[in-house]
Amino acid sequence: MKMDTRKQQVLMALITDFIATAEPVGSRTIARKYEMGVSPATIRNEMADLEEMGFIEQPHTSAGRVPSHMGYRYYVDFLMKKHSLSNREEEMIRRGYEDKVRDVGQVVQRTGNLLSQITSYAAVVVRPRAAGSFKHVQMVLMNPGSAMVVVVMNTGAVHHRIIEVAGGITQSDLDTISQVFNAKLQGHNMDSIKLTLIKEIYFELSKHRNLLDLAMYLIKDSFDLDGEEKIYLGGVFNILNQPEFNNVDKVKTLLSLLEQEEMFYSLLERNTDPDGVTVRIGEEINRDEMKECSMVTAAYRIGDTQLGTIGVLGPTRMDYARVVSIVECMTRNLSQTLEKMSRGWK
Amino acid sequence: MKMDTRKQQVLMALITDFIATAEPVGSRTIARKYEMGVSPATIRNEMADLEEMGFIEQPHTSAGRVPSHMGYRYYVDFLMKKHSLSNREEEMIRRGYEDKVRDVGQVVQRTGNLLSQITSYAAVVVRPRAAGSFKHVQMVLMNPGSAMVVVVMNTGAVHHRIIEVAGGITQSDLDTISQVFNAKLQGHNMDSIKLTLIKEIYFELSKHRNLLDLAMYLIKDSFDLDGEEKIYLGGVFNILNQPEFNNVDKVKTLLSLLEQEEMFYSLLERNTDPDGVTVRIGEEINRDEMKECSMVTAAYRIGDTQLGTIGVLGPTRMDYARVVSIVECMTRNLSQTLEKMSRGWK
DNA sequence: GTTGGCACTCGACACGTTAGAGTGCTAACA
DNA sequence: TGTTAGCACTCTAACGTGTCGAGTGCCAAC
Repeated sequence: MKMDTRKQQVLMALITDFIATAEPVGSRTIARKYEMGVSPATIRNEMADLEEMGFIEQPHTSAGRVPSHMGYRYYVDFLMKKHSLSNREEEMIRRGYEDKVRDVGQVVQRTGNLLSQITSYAAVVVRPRAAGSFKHVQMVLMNPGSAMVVVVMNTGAVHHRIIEVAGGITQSDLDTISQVFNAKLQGHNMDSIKLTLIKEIYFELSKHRNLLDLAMYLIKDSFDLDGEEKIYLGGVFNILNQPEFNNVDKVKTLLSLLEQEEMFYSLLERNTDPDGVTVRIGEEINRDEMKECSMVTAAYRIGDTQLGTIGVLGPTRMDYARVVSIVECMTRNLSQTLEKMSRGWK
Repeated sequence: MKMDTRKQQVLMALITDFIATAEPVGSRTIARKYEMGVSPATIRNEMADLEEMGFIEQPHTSAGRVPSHMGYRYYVDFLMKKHSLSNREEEMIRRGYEDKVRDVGQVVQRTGNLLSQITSYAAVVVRPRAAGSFKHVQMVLMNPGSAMVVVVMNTGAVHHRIIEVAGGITQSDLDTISQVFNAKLQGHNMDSIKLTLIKEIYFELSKHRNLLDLAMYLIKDSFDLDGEEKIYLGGVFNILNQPEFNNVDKVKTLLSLLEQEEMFYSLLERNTDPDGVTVRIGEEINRDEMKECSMVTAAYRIGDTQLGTIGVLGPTRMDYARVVSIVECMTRNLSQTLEKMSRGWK
């Protein structure tokens, strides 16, 4: 069977209506409300075809039809019309970035709040991992045997951790290492540090044999900031307003899943599309507990460096057209703001 | 009417049973299950008295009785027996602190996870605010006109923020200020910095007139870290397992409340009891949305400095005896661990 | 290819009935 | 005077029944 224009129209009408009402849609509703110019009986025939093709399904015999995941996918890929943001929405976004900000983390978090408020779904934001380039390192001896390492990145991110050091190490030893590191590493990103610069540092510190071990350890361990991603989740309660979550069990499984931060890394990592918005529908998320949810995600960046991902999590019945536009717009705004913040920090 | 021993026994039995079953408790259940040695009819008389006194109430005419907030309060204050932790629980707590840790924030967060796992309720943890004493400051010029200020505290906490500086300020200017600050401020806490040391710094920097403004601004603004508390919430979905939350509306109001972090500051601030555990029941939280919840909280500290608060949030029908013991035990362990971490960092 | 008509299915809802749990009261008992 | 058994009463939860309406599939007619 082939998809023709009228089938597309019917599918479009059905999905639009279902997104708005959350109720199974019957043939008469489509015929009447969407002015198809044909009778309900004709629509019924088309719907039977669409069902056979797998785009819609019937919850039970005497109910209307509901889009299947495949139906949503077809809608997102081919039917969906671009939604332009209302003035109110534009205004909200613009004002969200007006306030003065202290650091990158704050901007990103505020983005999450805004995103969940505007869309009325949950927002997921992955904060910058160890992206950007090295700006400064400072080591502070906390007590004999342990020191605080603080690394400042050009993105404005600050990482810190406590490490053990040999008992004999003094603050001035730490200063020596810091100086060498700051001189050699500034402007390099973490990957190139590991590969090319170790030899130079080795040479530089050769007159301080006792510090070499510590310096190498630092590069190997403390600068390995991969574990530092931070997930921010906002507006989860929004999602509970959706009628598909009026069942406590569903809420429970969803929430217990959302508390496992690690899950999101694998989920969002697969967001390979380097620019543009990715839509993942129901089963495509590959998580049984989320087969009734969809995610709309996009990456944000400073210049060419991808910093992290923002996204919206809602029921499969979400208003894709609107959400995609909003995510697009917010990613643009966020990237711009970050760029503005970082201009010159290189 | 006066509270006598048998009334206490009845109240005790009723609360114990209600905590276990979440069902209104009838006279027969108490007489039979708790071997009171009297008939249900007698229990009925006692229950009528207890109701008149306000300790228990009846959801509807032909149901058993349920503890009132006043009843819980009496139970917590006078009746509750100390619950000793099972080996399994002790073991879990002990092992939670075994792993090596990188910084204070991590320990505190892990405590929250553990707390919610063991109790099966939600855990609330307020991370250290600007407690402890000043250890080190470092300023990094990010670009002409803006600088990163990083402050390290003796508690192992690291605060950072970006500030605007005059265009002419160079990295070596920043280093000058840092040096003065580090020399003068080390070991002082934030409060005494504001009061006593400004003059000394003023004097010290008088030969660098151009830096004075910046230095004063730093003290006034960047060291004012009050906004830096961080709430950690864990195991919220646990609370949904409680039968009192099998209603989606209740879940929604609770969740939307929990997303407002600010609320917790005022809630936990009033935890005036400097050591020991505070129990706040239902309406005592002073939040209409939480009148069916109770909180068990306690402060944790390094030495004499109170750093923050940990707590458990559950339904009023929570197992107070058990939760109080667990919170007590975890606070002790947490304080010890932090103390161990910080030994010598002064 | 389109349409109207008709029989059929199924869930939602309202209603009445029943079973069971628990109470309050009263009268008898120690 | 405190305790107990018995009894009538109340209320909820659960179940079964009947009705209504929405929606379908199919068929014959246009």
